[in-house]
Amino acid sequence: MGIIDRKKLIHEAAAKSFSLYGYKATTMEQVAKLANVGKGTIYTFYKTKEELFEEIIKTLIIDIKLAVEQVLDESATFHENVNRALYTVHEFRESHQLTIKLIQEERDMGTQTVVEAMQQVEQAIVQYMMGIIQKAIETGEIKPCDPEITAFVMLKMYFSLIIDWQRNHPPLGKEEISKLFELYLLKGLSQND
Amino acid sequence: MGIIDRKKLIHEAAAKSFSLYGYKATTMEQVAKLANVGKGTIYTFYKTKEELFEEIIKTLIIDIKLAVEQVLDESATFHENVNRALYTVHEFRESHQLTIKLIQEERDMGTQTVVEAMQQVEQAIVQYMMGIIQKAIETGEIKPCDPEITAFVMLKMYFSLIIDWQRNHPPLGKEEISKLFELYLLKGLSQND
DNA sequence: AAAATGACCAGATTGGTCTTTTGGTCATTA
DNA sequence: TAATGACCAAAAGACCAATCTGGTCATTTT
Repeated sequence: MGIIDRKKLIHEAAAKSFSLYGYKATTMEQVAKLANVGKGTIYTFYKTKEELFEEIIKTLIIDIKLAVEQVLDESATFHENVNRALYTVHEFRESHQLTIKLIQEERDMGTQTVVEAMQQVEQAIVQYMMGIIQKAIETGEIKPCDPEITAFVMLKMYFSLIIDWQRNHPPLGKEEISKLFELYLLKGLSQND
Repeated sequence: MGIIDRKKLIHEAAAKSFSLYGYKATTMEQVAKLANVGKGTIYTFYKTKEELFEEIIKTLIIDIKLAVEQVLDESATFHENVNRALYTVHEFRESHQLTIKLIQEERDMGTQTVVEAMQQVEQAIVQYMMGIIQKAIETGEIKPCDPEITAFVMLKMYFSLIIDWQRNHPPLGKEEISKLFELYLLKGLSQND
């Protein structure tokens, strides 16, 4: 010990404060106090509050990717993997203080910085899924298609089913959503006699 | 002439004012003035401002349905009709002052009454599409499925493609969206060798 | 000398007060 | 009897002093 990694301390303090109070309600002094560091010190590592926040978001994206990687299975079907991936993202969002708080702040206050951050996260998920889709196209498991639009549509559909649907209906279970996903996106509605 | 249908006058004045200023910025006095009617008179026909607004929304829903009915074609395919219907709804939203203003007010101010009204409209569209889907199931044109969830998914997917996608990308054309819709929802992504 | 700090500042935010506006009522009018 | 607009309570808005906050930098600490 003795030598302390101040940047790490600040990063952790910021992560904690953003998780606890959200973006707007987190003050730089608060972060400094939590990190046991002078306020000025923060500015030797980060140019602005926003830059500090962006770093936290980058870490968040990495964590989500890690969680998804953990459930992917090379030998499983495309459909199975996509379902696992999207469900994992959904679970992550609902079980981590930071995402819970940011979703709330975005909804209730519409803080611009937070809105942008959440779009970044969404974009990162789409990028990640593009990879999975690209592979499935190459192996011939699915038809050729634009990977980005496909990933985008999958994400939107998944969240529609799991989030928007339950605004007016009893929520759909994990298994149900998997089945719907398969019907609509994989098999298609057409009768192929 | 001579005898004037005051209720109609009020209704038209309200429609105009809501279109011009949105829900919040429309005052009952304003409506009265536009209708050439005393403020109290409004309250002999409508209990509250909200009730007056609801009536306007009901008319809006009817107008949207009419626009959709105009483009439906009994002899066309399910896919073709669904596309026409959704595109017509989209066009309507973008070309009518009232919907433009309300979408804006919902986004910028989040007025509760407006949010609820827009959900009502969405719900009505889903209901309407349920009918189309139900028929297609009965004729065997598409697989059996829950008509409500299907309608819901179709609407969400369509608006994702036409609205959300162009937040970060060049907009997709009408024809492109039709093709994507067919690929994702009708044919499905699976290779069926 | 280099790194860390917190007093400091301009601009933003907040909380509280006073003023205006607005939805809704009802006694009066036509 | 139907219509009206003056009227009212409550909500929204304007206003302003006091506080707070992101960011800087002269001073202190190591």
